[in-house]
Amino acid sequence: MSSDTRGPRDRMVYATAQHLRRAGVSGTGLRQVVIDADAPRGSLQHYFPGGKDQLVAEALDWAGTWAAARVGEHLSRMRRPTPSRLFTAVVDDWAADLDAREFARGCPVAAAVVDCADTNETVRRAADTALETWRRPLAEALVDMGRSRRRADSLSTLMLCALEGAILMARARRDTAPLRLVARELAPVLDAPPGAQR
Amino acid sequence: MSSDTRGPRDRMVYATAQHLRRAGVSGTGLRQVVIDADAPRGSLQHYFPGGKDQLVAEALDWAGTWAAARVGEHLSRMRRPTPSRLFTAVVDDWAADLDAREFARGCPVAAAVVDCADTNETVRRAADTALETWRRPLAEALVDMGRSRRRADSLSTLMLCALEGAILMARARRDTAPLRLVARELAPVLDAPPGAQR
DNA sequence: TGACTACTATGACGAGTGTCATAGTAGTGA
DNA sequence: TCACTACTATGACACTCGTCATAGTAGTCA
Repeated sequence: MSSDTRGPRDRMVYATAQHLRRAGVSGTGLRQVVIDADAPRGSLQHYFPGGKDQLVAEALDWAGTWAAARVGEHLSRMRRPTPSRLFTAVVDDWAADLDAREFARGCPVAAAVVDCADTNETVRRAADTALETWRRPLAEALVDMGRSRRRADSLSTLMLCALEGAILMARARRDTAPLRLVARELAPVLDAPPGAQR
Repeated sequence: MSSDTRGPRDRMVYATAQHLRRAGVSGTGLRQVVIDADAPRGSLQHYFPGGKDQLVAEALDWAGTWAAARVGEHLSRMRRPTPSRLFTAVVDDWAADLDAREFARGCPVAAAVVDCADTNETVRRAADTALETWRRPLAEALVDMGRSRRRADSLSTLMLCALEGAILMARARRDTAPLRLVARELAPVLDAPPGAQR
């Protein structure tokens, strides 16, 4: 995740995503992003003629893609994957991140939704597709585990809802317990045999 | 919920809470709050010498208390309350609100956490206690329904996590489906007979 | 060498921010 | 009438914000 090798453009997108996680959209200043990215300020209007909206949108896009890839990594590490094991892996990943950074950074998509859902349609759309980019590999994995398409869509959405909420509560309480809690409580729902539930 | 009868102080707190729901903490300007509240600007420093932090903290406090009272209202309307029925009532409440306001307003506590968890300890604490104020009546109700204290704490936390996440996703998608989904999926977990689960 | 493109540097603009200082008004109780 | 308190009015300060205009540099083709 070191950002030295990539070009300044990518570094700015990455720095924006990280800043979103800490302070939300309106709390993210472009000047600070440029500093964090160790990028030239003049490049902002060159690479992102669409202004802050474009930068934030690309940061969300990056975040969605990254999260999706992370799901793949978790899956590839599992001998016999089950829905609950997958969910637990994702949740544990977040718990470790929150712990390591002392709850400083949450989910950038959540930040975008909270700040912009009503005021900035560009960003809202980007957040929406980022969530979808993240959810899709979860659903695919569930299908591979024998769930129907419909069921996989439902369960993957449930996973993301519970995770986002748990991240939120964990940051409020400064305690990762909610994350572990949702992983434990959802296990029976997620692992219910394919035919048993609607 | 009309704000004409209350004093300017209360109106400012209320207006702040509503503004938080739309644009987050950093997106909430004090001058706009004053206008929305139809309050004198000079009263800001008089009633809230602690500045914006105090105002936001009180708004979160108000929101937590309001949400808790709402739980009570739902319960009082139920002949034979069950955990899943209670959760569904809360969720439906939110779905109706989101629909009515076209997804413009989310949860003020979520907004505070996302924007301030890392940068503003005062607000973070206020968000934490607001969540707790909200969760407590849920847990109490679950105890009344025969769940153990431990179990009630777990389930009430699960409810709030799923709800907060579903609100988030609903606003991103501009669709209340995630809310209805979590209510449906969590029902078996919530209604599992007291002794059946850990 | 010269034109052309990609990228960077920098200063400024106007608007908005939270906060504060200062002065004013209305009402109450002595 | 006087003092005192509660509350309001308003202008200013010192920022920060996103955006833009303009100029400059480096590199690449012809």
